[in-house]
Amino acid sequence: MLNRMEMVRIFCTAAEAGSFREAATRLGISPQGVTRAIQALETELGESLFHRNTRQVSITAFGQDYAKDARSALDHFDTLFRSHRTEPELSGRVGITAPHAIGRRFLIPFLQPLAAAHPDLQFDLRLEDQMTDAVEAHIDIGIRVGVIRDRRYVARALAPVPFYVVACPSLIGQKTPPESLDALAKLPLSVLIDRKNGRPWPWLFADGQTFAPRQPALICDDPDTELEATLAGMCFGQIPAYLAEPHLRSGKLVAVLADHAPAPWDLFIYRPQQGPVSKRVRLVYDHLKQAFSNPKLFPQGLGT
Amino acid sequence: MLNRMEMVRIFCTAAEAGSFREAATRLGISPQGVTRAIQALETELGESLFHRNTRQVSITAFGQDYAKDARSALDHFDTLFRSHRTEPELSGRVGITAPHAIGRRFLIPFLQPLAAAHPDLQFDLRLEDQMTDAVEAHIDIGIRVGVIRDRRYVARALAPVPFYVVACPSLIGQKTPPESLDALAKLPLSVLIDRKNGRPWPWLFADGQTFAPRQPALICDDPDTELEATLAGMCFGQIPAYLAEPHLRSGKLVAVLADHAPAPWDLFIYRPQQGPVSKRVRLVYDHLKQAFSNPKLFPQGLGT
DNA sequence: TATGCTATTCCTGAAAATGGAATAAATGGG
DNA sequence: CCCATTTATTCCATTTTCAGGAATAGCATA
Repeated sequence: MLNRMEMVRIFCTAAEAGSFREAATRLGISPQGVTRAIQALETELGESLFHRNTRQVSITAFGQDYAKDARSALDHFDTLFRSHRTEPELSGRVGITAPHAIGRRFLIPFLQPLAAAHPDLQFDLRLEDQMTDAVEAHIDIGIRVGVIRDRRYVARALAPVPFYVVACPSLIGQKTPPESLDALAKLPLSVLIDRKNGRPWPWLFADGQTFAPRQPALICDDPDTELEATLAGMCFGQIPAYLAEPHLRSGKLVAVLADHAPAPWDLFIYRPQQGPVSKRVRLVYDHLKQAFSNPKLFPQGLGT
Repeated sequence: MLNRMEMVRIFCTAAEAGSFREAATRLGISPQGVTRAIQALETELGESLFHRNTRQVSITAFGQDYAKDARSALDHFDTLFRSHRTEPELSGRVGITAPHAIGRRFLIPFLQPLAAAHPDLQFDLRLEDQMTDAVEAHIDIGIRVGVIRDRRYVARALAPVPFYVVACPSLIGQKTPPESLDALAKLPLSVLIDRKNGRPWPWLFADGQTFAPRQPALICDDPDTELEATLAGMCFGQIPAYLAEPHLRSGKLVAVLADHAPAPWDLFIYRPQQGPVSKRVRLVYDHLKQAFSNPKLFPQGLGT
């Protein structure tokens, strides 16, 4: 048996055409198909829709009534595909996730022109420093530093993210600026807690060397707070470029151990791969891609 | 790609269930099917309906909106099959065709009790002495004397229809009652015109013998008029039993040549075979079948 | 850390739909 | 008056599609 949808659709065409042959040509199918569909529908309904003879067909009184309802239901159903497919301009929700530090600094200025150009776009920002999937479930676009392992995301590296060991000039004046990794151990240091597992991130250096401070002067789980502490002269910290850059430029922070710098990480933009990408998401995605890639657009610089 | 109907139906279930697995069990299909349907629908729409990861799904804002419309369209569509299938009591049109002579005499009295019992039944009587298909196109039940050749009808013989050669007593008193077929030629006779081809029906006799009157006293195309003419003493006529019977009984007509009587024809009831038979048509069909078959129900007799 | 569960992809056997050829009957023209 | 043409229909073989089992990936929970 054919599926009900097609049965009804064929019936409606036949009712309008007045002949099975005409209906067949209109639908681009064979006349047998029309016969079959109508027969199936009649069996399903327990009522005849057409009176027939070998030469012509003529719609039943019942069929005429039925055609009205069928046409209406069919139209209703088709709007599910038509009116929803045509997006009436770019509008709707776009869920974006990013680490707090990046989101606060860059997302708003980057998105502002887009919001002005497309007032019906609704941005839903979920600033999280970790990739928690429960939250990401409502995410259309994500920004992360590091590697996107999940292959169900399509990810793209936008910019390198160097890490600097920094402190404020006054602290450096008090202590001896370190020349080697060993010298670090004697200085007040900060460590960042990985929210995922509650463990401290090790400091990273060239050639894959890592260093775990024994007695850190500061432990916290927020990079921005870590930055504040270094600015306040509390400690030395290993800070990503996008946080340190403006302060290095203004002289509020000074970088040390530059020749032990680790290989920079990457800033990634990503989005769920499965399913199609709507116009509005594509728009925001491309815009952010360009904004984060183009050094001229970074008011405060982002590495390199 | 699946058909749209199923796609939307599966999506609605998934939206309500909140999990593809649950949706699959509710629908009695496999989880793969749910995945496939949702993916197809998303491709069709150009929008994601669910945010997913390997472990769970979560409906999109767009998906939530869409589910409302989809559910509504689905319900609308399903009423096409539900509300139309359940016949709210026996009601609606029943098209019946019969020869004039039979229709006038029997159909109304036979149908009267049915009309009283089912006030919503609408009888559409089309009295025609020939099987013209253009008219029959709107016929649910037919009554005919003779053979139903068309195999797309299901026909059933109800009663034999003998033919009598009759005249009124006064005419028989004037002329010599015929003892053989040859004697007929000298008498005033009537012939009936076959409306189908405009030709006279030959008189029929035993062993397949036929007789075509050369100079008929009356030519007409209506059996009832032919009967009137014989009652008025205008001519001898070969009249079917259901017309002649009451007058034979009352003595207004007398039968002759009884030993040359042809094999009786049959009274048939028939209905279109294709498509299902609705309850109301079945009811009327069965009722008429019984009414025409049961001799006790014939107030005026119908042969044998 | 290990186990279980869920979504997903791939693949193969099974089911269904599709259209060609043939049949039946009615219409229209020579 | 008969024959060719047209239309609905049935039968059948081919092709397409569908459906679920097995396997994979990744998240969640104990």
